[in-house]
Amino acid sequence: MPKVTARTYSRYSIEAISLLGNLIRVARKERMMTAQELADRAGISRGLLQRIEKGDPKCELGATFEVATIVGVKLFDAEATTLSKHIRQAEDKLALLPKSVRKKVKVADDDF
Amino acid sequence: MPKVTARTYSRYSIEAISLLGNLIRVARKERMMTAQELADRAGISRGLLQRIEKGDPKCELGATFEVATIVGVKLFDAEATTLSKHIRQAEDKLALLPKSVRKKVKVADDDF
DNA sequence: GCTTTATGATCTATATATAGACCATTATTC
DNA sequence: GAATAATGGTCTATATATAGATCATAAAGC
Repeated sequence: MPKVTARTYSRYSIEAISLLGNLIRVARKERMMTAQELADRAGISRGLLQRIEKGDPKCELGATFEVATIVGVKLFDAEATTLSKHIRQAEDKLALLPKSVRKKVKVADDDF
Repeated sequence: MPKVTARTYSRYSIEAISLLGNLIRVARKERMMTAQELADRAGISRGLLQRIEKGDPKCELGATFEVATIVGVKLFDAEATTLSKHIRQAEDKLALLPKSVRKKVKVADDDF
């Protein structure tokens, strides 16, 4: 039998994904779009859109964000104009951090 | 030759995904975690984490959110406590909307 | 400087997500 | 109530993401 390693998700992740799906569905209906229309505009199949709206974690990140963008659901509630600024900020922050994280050579008990 | 239908993404989606990846990387380093450690905790391979941090749209939604959650990058900048409330709000909103979106039977020019 | 380890990148086999078709059900409009 | 369209679900073939190994490079700590 093939090795089946089912992936697990934290409650927060599941809820966040579920919320995202619900927001997309609400936004779609508010804009009076059918599932087929939205799927077409996003360049995905209707079945995939259904899974996204249902909150299936096993969807493509890009497809999900694309759909969200089309119906106007903003992640980070940041406008497009401020998004690149945030990216630059993150990059600047990253530049100040060490290139690689060096672990202490093991000091008996690490946690608690 | 096999049919290759490369998927396209809007600028906003690409930037949002890129930002998410950068935020994850920054958060990981601030917490002094190696890529291997974070990957292990998330139950994914180091290679996948690399792609997530790099902003590859072709990653699993669940894996990405899981990683973000672990390092404390909040989606929707909503706390876990308020998340379920938001979900309920979305569900309530959804209940008020029509179950299916019926399109007008076509009235010559639809847009503008 | 040297040593060690984190990172970046590439490759392959396998598991799996996706498109697309189909059908059943439900909901809307008349 | 009838007609029509949207939605939800299932199934299959195919494209593709992922795990895991490997190697090279770079960076941190001494």
